[in-house]
Amino acid sequence: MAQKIKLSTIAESLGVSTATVSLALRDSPLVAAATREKIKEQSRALGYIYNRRAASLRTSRSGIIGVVVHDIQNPFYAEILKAIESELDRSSHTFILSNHYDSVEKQRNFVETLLQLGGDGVIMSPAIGTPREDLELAENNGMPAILVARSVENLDLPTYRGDDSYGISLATNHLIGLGHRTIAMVGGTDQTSTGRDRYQGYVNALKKANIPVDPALRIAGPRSKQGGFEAAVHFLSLPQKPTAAVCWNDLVAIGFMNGIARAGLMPGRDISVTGYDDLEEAAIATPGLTTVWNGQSEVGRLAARALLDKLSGSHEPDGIHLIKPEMRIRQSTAPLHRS
Amino acid sequence: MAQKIKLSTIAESLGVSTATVSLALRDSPLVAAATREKIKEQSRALGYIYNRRAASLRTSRSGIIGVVVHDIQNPFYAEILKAIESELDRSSHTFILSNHYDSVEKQRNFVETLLQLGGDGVIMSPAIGTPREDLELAENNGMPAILVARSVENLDLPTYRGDDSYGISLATNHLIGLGHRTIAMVGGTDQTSTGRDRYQGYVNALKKANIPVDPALRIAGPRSKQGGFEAAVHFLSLPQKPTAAVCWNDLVAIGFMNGIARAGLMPGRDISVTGYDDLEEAAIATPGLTTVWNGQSEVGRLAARALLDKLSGSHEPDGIHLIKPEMRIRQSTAPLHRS
DNA sequence: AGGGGCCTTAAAACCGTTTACTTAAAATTT
DNA sequence: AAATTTTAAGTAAACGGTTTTAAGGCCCCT
Repeated sequence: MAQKIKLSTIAESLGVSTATVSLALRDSPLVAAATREKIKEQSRALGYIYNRRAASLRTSRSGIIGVVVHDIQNPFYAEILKAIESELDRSSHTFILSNHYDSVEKQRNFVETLLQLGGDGVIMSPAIGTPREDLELAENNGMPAILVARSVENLDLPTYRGDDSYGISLATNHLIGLGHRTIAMVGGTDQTSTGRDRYQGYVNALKKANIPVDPALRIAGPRSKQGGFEAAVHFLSLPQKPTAAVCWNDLVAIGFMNGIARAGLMPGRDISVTGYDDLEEAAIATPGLTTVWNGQSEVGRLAARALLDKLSGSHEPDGIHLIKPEMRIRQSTAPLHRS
Repeated sequence: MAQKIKLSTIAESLGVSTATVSLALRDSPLVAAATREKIKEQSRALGYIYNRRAASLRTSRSGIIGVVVHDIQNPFYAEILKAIESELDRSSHTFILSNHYDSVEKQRNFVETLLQLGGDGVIMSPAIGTPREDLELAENNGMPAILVARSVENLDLPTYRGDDSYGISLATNHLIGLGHRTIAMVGGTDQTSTGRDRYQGYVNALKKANIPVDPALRIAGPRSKQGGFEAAVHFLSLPQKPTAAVCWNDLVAIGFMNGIARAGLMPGRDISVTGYDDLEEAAIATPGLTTVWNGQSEVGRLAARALLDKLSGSHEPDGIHLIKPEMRIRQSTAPLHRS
């Protein structure tokens, strides 16, 4: 690195102006084809590196899009991210990822950093307890925001997520249809819209089947494999002896099945288990996990599209867009048999 | 957003110069304490947002650090990332993540984008087949690079990774010690240094125990749960009837155990299985997975530290730093018993 | 009273691109 | 051949900070 190569370096070496070089490199028809080629050639030869911060300072567009979710390692979000990525890739946007681990502060820091970098837009799955000011911060500074997977009350931002209430009722109905009557709900929290919706879907399905709702059958909290694993102990000690469990998501369900298996019972035969999300892993779990597809790929794709549309000026309607979940039946659920 | 608030906005509103504001906001002792406070107060009141690209244009430091690995969704890399993140967090650096999915092109694009953004440094786990020019590209443009998890031949970049050959021999020896003689190696590829090292470790351990090495016992390829799951079929059809499997990593091992279980056999009793990495998941798998801790957290921490040190001027020695793996024995391995 | 030193703030150059405006040359029209 | 249009390239002013250098005001000293 003898010295930084910049537009003017190329310009001088060729005896033209920097304006010409700038235009040529961006394929402007304002510069003659021959000159354009010569410039591009020279740029390559010198190993020129485009300085985005300078450009962005001038144009006030950075090509950066931020994405912040609870935990990118969580396969559910990972699948959303993958969809976002592939949608964004073809539009030459760079994206910056971050976890907030449900820390409002971490999330705010991220949004602020993004603003400092001149981010063009942000896609977020808001942390639990996000105050509206934090979300408005982005919008107020000219950085459009799109929400995924979770919504925030009283805030009119475009939101894409699965229809949780409907989805979980699919799973619950499936178990009821198999003859189960004592059905536990394992995992989840009331602190997110998702949590409330899912619990509501479970309650609704039971009520519709005239099954009394017993709050003791709700094991709230777990949202990870580890959590599901630990919940199994609690589950097996319940006096009501449930025969089935509707789990918060696939991770909880898989951990839960492992916990059940550790206790010498066989999930799918002794206890029926449903998951939620239909992660890739659900199909290869033992037994194969009956679950509900939550539309991750659609959520990601649509959210990215919506943001790109907004950036290019078209005004998408705000509000919540629900993706319809679908049932995926495998071996972890079976008809109730008396023991 | 009536109008963008910038340094000059604050300056004018207070009747001072932009220079004073700039210095005050960065706690320079050059500006009187009283003025400093007044300026900070006003900055907060107006909702000023620091423009990093402008600053970075002048200072040529961006505070951005890039990290590119094979797949951030892979828990092995996720654990490394977590360690990097926590190390970087306390130094007010923003980091940008990317997967390369072992595509050299995707990786090169990332490095180039990072250069355009003025990245201060990059931590990478190089894609299979990365040519040295691609790695030198970063260094040549003043962006120091640190390697993790994989090394590249004939290139003197600081590298942090586990001692694969030693680690896999730990696992192999453990199985040999339990009486196993026909031991398969499931997964991995010869195209990475890691792959070659692990296979070598396996071969060495067998040789030392005077067990003939049978190439047919190597099921090369799988590196994911799905891959491990599918490899189980192949494994069970081997004419040599192996009684144990040394798996490429925990993911392969878990998938493999699921595959074995699907066939009606019980991993840990009928077939002994070892993993590699000691992911969080290994402990809660059924049965608990015997595996080798690969030092992910150390790798991440040390790599981040090394980069930060380099950025602050101190000259760390280049070359490969090996982290010593450790055995973690659980229930997926058991003494050989004749059936 | 004049000058040296210190503290605080101001002025101005600079970072690398983009872009509106201008100019020069070439091509076309009359 | 002069006038006009088209095309190609150059000029210079932003963009929003940082940083070096200089200047103004005040106190203290001899």
